[in-house]
Amino acid sequence: MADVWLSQSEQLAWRTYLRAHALLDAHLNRQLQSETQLSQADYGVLVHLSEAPDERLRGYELARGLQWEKSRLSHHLGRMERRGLVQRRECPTDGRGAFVQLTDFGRRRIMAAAPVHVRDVRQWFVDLLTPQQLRDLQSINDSLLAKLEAIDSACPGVEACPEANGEDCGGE
Amino acid sequence: MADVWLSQSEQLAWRTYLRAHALLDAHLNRQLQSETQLSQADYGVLVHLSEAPDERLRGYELARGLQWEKSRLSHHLGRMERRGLVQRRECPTDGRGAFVQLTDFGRRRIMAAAPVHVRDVRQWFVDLLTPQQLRDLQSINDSLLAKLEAIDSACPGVEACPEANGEDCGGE
DNA sequence: CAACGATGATTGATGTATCAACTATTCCCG
DNA sequence: CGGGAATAGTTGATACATCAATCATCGTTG
Repeated sequence: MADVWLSQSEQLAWRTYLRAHALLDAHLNRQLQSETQLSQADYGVLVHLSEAPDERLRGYELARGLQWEKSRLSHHLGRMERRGLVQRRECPTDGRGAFVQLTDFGRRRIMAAAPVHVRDVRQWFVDLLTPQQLRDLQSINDSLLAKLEAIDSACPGVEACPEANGEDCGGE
Repeated sequence: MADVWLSQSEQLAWRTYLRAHALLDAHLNRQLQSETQLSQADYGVLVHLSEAPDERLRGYELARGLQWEKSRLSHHLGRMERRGLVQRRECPTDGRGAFVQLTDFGRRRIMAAAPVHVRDVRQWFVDLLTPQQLRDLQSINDSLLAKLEAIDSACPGVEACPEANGEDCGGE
């Protein structure tokens, strides 16, 4: 009610959640970066492309898949193109848009990086939890996610909704 | 070593975890920013300062509390100081260091922002979970965090690990 | 006390994320 | 067909994060 504050246990749960995620994320990022010279963002883009037909996607498809804003994608692709990981190509059927094509170099990089990343996820997440904990976590996050998405689409106050930064997709 | 990949359920747990956090974080960030003109980073700094004796802390204490790199802190404080939220003050007992002091303006801002943020955390986290889920989450994250921290201190820095040092690291 | 390593903090470069504004094309509707 | 709305994507400004390098001071020890 006049719950302007969180209870002790609520606050603890919240802070622990934040802290665990921050630490995990930092680990994964640093490890991936130092071992493969790819950021998690790079990784996500490359995985999506590598799984697409002809290893190419339209920008808007990529943006949707990654749940990125288009401007974020555009900036990021610019940097990745400079590094030779992807290439922009004109789209013959739509004069506005462009294809993003995985390059040979990009393919080699993502194929080398994937096992590394998966190993890291194992090492710092999967293997640190019991099977039961993993199940619980999945179920909790699943219901949380569903509710967040429901609020998302129901809430008229938030316009440019696309957000967040998905990522990953470490293979099967 | 056949586990180069994640199992179906492991991958699902991982992806759901990432996605839920990303969505939640994006929500909180945007909401806080638009309602209070403070980022979550600003918020964290101000909360720490406001809870400290005399509303001030040494840089390294702040860095430790927030788990930030010192350079991140320094840059951020520079921006916050420009906005009048905090003020750097010389430390009389240690010529190297400095105090970071909450300003009147900063205090007003954090006091106004806190209820807003708490409400958001409630709305998008606490209230979306059952008490049992919250407890489970707390326990899982707690053990995860402990293990991550244990690994952390066992293997400091990515580079300074045992092995791999022909001793010629860039050595002129 | 002089040399020196550790500590507390800043700086500059680069990469990344977000917002708002913009261009160009396509779609749709009368 | 003409004109606007929606769509695809880019750009610039600003904020933020990370790394490596730097700097001054402090503590210790020979």
